[in-house]
Amino acid sequence: MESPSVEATDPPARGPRHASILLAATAIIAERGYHKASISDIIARAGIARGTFYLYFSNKRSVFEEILEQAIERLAEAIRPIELGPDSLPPRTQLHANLTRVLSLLLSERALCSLLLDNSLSPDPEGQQPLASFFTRVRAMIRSSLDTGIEMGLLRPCRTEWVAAACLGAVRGVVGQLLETPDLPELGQLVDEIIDFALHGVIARPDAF
Amino acid sequence: MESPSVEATDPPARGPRHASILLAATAIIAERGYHKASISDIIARAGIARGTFYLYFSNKRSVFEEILEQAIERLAEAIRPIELGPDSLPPRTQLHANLTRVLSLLLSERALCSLLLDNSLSPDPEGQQPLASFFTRVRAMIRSSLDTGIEMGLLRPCRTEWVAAACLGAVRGVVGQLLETPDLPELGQLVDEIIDFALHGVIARPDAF
Amino acid sequence: MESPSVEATDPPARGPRHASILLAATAIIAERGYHKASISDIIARAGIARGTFYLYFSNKRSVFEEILEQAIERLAEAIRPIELGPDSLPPRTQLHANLTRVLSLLLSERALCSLLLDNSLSPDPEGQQPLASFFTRVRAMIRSSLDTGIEMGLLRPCRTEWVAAACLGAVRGVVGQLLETPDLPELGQLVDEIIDFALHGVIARPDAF
Amino acid sequence: MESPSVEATDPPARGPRHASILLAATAIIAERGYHKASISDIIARAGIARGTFYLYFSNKRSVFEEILEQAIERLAEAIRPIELGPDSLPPRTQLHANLTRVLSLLLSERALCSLLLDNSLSPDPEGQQPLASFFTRVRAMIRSSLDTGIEMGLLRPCRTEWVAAACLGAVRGVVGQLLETPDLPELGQLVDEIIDFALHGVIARPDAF
DNA sequence: AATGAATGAGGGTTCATTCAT
DNA sequence: CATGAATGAACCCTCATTCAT
Repeated sequence: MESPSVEATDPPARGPRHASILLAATAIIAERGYHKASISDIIARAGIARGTFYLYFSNKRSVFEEILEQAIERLAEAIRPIELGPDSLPPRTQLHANLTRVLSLLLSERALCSLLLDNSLSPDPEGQQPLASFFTRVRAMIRSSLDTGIEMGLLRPCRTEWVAAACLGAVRGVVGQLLETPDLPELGQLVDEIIDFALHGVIARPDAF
Repeated sequence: MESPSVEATDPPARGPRHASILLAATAIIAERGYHKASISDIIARAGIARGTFYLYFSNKRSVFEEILEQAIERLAEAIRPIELGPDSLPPRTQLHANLTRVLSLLLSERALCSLLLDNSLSPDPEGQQPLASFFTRVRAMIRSSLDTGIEMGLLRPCRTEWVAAACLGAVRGVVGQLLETPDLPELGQLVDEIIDFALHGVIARPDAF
Repeated sequence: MESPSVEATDPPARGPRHASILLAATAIIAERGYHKASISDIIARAGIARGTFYLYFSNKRSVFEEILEQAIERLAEAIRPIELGPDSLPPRTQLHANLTRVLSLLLSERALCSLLLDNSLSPDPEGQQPLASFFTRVRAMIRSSLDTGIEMGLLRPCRTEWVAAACLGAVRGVVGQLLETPDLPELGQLVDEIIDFALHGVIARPDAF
Repeated sequence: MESPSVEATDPPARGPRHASILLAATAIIAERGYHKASISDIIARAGIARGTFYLYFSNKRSVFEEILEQAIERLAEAIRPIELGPDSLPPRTQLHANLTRVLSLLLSERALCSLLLDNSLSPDPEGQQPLASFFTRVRAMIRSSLDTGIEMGLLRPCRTEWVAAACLGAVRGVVGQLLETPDLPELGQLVDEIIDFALHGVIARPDAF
């Protein structure tokens, strides 16, 4: 006997329509940017009537919040904490897997990227910014990994709050650039390059410079 | 060529009014954010009439584009190519000076930042994106520096088109984070940390990992 | 005549559903006022589906019209013509009974009042106004009573079409005021006061003034 | 030198437009009722563009509030307290003048009447009801007059809070009836009839009944 | 009979832009 | 040059009504 209220949500309902609106909205944001995406655009793309939109979402903001939450959730699933136990894979391997998952997710859905890379998302100052808080969370994860690495003597001491921001930024920078080119590179190489950069920097020998 | 005048601008002309509008618009952006800045806000702040605005700017976008261009120009001035001649300062010193200039400029004017970090400024696909092209330019500068460094054996060989993007991204990441906190850090340390990260990465010894 | 059925109503039929919708609508009016009462409110209260509503009523107006008609009917039942036969109760007693019935009906159901006192119920000029015609009927009854009273020498001659309107208005005025206060007065006193006013006016002695 | 800010009002401005919108809105209310009067109706009638409306009124409610306030003000001017000094005109004469002013004002502008007689005005429960409070004020004036009259022995003792409501209602009743007929009666007679009713009631002799 | 997802006209409001003065 | 009243397209949202199931 299946309970009919396994996943009862708010007034709006789920269903294929719900998904198609989400899809349409994501596409619209990708091509027009968040602030210019209008309900009219979305319903035109989804092929539904005006009122139907409000059957599934209580207002404009909530669609975008849901898209964002979905994206964040998928992204969060792709990022797994680095384990340092004796039976764990080497840290670099774990890091590589993480980055590969993240990048392949991002590059497979450009619309999603334009959402995640758009710093101007925060619709209103009054609303909290789920995107910003997501990045803060990721930054905190990176920082904590750095702190652990330093404690273990694997990494050099540094101001981890800044370096974590730099690491995250480096990834975003690369993703941002890739979005500008039509064809995608071989992901393994790219990830190696990013990791090498983050681990060793660009210098040739420690005493150069 | 018809007019001998130095610089043909928008339909309208230059003058003190032009500057005061630009100033007002910048202030409004700083206060209310780019997307909520309205013509009404700007003219109220500038103390001019509605129509006067359109005497100096052909539309709303053009004000922000001009502000952006100004910002880019100042930023571009702050970035000077690394010279590697025998009489030049050490590269790291030059890099340090560059980054310090850039960061102090950005952090001193948050309004400017919100424009620079906002990817969605020019949402019209038809219009060119001065911001994107600026970043492309900076990335190219970094890449060219990296290429030179590699040629000279100072830097290790790497895919410079990606590493350049990572370097730029790292800086943006740090700036982005600093904007979220009210108080600013000591700039010298911050810049050193960024440079150390970019040069040496985070690893403790070359053979660690 | 085609159908032998007792009463052809709206397209739909009668039944327990019909009554429960009427009940729900009355309750909603009482709670939220006529103009804010929505179909959604009503069906939620009645516990029926949206479409079901239109099985019993052709549109929103018709529910309220039916409620109004019911109210008018009950009100009409409460008003009985004054009999002046030798075996009848004294006119004042009959009048007193009438007014008491009317007021106790009105005051016991405020929802009903808000419909009855709201002149703007049927805003469509094309539709007849059952409320207005009801009041016209009541006014005619009062006037006819006045005429009879004058003929019999009980009442002073006057322009009965105006005085009837004044009498009816006086009652509505009192009801309207009572609706603004939460607690109800003793009805017998109130009715006496109204009757005294209508019969004797406010003057102390006939020759005062 | 005329000060340019003799009558600076809120954001919206005065002027012929302001008045014409007010006029249009009044007409629309008169013919469609308050709740069905839409901005579209009003601007169509006023012959202005949508945006122009909001140049003069901050929202829909404010137009109606202003209309109501104007009406109330004019009505309030028509009602003057009854003076009972030795040099004053006889009370009945003063009363007659008051009623004549009120009725001639009301009957000369039917649109105004439909506003004043519509009990359903109160646009929102949250907003205060200027109309209701006006009538409360008038009722208080009448009551105070009644109290004075009773003290002086001119009027018979009675529950003045109810009788005042009845008096006011009587007038509203007569006005309401007159609105249903196209042609207006001779005002002097009408007023006399109302006053006679309020003073002496309808009874023939004190001891009748 | 009963349902409820879908509809779309219409609501109030905003704001970049124009143009007669 | 400067003005600011006027514009109207576009915005988000509501809700009475319909119809395939």
